[in-house]
Amino acid sequence: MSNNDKYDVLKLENQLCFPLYAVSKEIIKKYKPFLDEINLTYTQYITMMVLWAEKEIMVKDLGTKLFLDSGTLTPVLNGLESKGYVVRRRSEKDKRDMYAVITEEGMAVREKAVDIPAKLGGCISLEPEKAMMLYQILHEMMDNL
Amino acid sequence: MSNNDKYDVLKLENQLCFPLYAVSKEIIKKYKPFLDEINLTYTQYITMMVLWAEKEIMVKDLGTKLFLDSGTLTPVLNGLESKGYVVRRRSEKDKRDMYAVITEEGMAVREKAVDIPAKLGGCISLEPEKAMMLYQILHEMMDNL
DNA sequence: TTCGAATTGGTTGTGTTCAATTAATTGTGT
DNA sequence: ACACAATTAATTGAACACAACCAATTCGAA
Repeated sequence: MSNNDKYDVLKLENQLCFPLYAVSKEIIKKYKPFLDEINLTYTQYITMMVLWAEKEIMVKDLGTKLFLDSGTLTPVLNGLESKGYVVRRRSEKDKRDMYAVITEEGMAVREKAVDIPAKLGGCISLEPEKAMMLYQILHEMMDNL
Repeated sequence: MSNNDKYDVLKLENQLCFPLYAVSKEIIKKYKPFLDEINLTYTQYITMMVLWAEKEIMVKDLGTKLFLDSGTLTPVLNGLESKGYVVRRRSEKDKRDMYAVITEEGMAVREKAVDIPAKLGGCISLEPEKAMMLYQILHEMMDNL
């Protein structure tokens, strides 16, 4: 049989987090050529996904949805604002609240982004049942974290 | 039925990459308090995992195993070298090749790290069959990327 | 042999990502 | 009304992460 010792738990091939981390990064790399075409980074892209759906959202709620804090979101929104895709507006009711609001130009980008998911699917070979299983397990983990 | 349109593919909840990215980050955050105790970052930790097993490895091969390039690995190895856990040595045969070699002090850290996987398991509630399924799917994806 | 391509690690620049702190504002208890 | 806690975004600092480029070295074909 294979010899094993108490240090086996520290082997890279026995980790669950490492493949999660590696696969995540590699897939994001595959997005790059497609996102370059529409001049968005991956972080800007997932931010736009929320804005395409919500039109307007508080920065705090954006952070909750994306698992990002203001230290990440502030520069991302600066970038999107400088492109003219988003404007920020402070709430009148509560001046602490900052809203990100998508512009017409920002909505227009969705037309150019709509083909990206299909293009990316072509880069990743994964049987549908496995993709579904992966999706379900990851969402269960997200809910528990 | 639910109303849906061609933009549904751009919704955050229909993505496979996003939960991968989010769960990966959240788990790495859970490592932080345990890694702080032994004064390692996550990137240094996975680098040490390879070195604990291999003792000595070319920087190029380290990058292949960890899915990292020299732009990331060079500062990580600088940090580990300044802690005294690693030394670097150029190959005599081919002076382009750089080897990272673990020190006695580096090997000694393994004793303090050996409890971390179990501690982290306690932070993540995932049934064993799902963990196994996730492991298998991710490794299949790593092989295909 | 010699010149050009390929390999390897380092460097630089941009963009995250998070922890910790700060400033402004609002809520709460007395 | 007033002190104090809580909330929200922004800022700062450290560590990634990758693309693009560079210097040194080795390889390989004519």
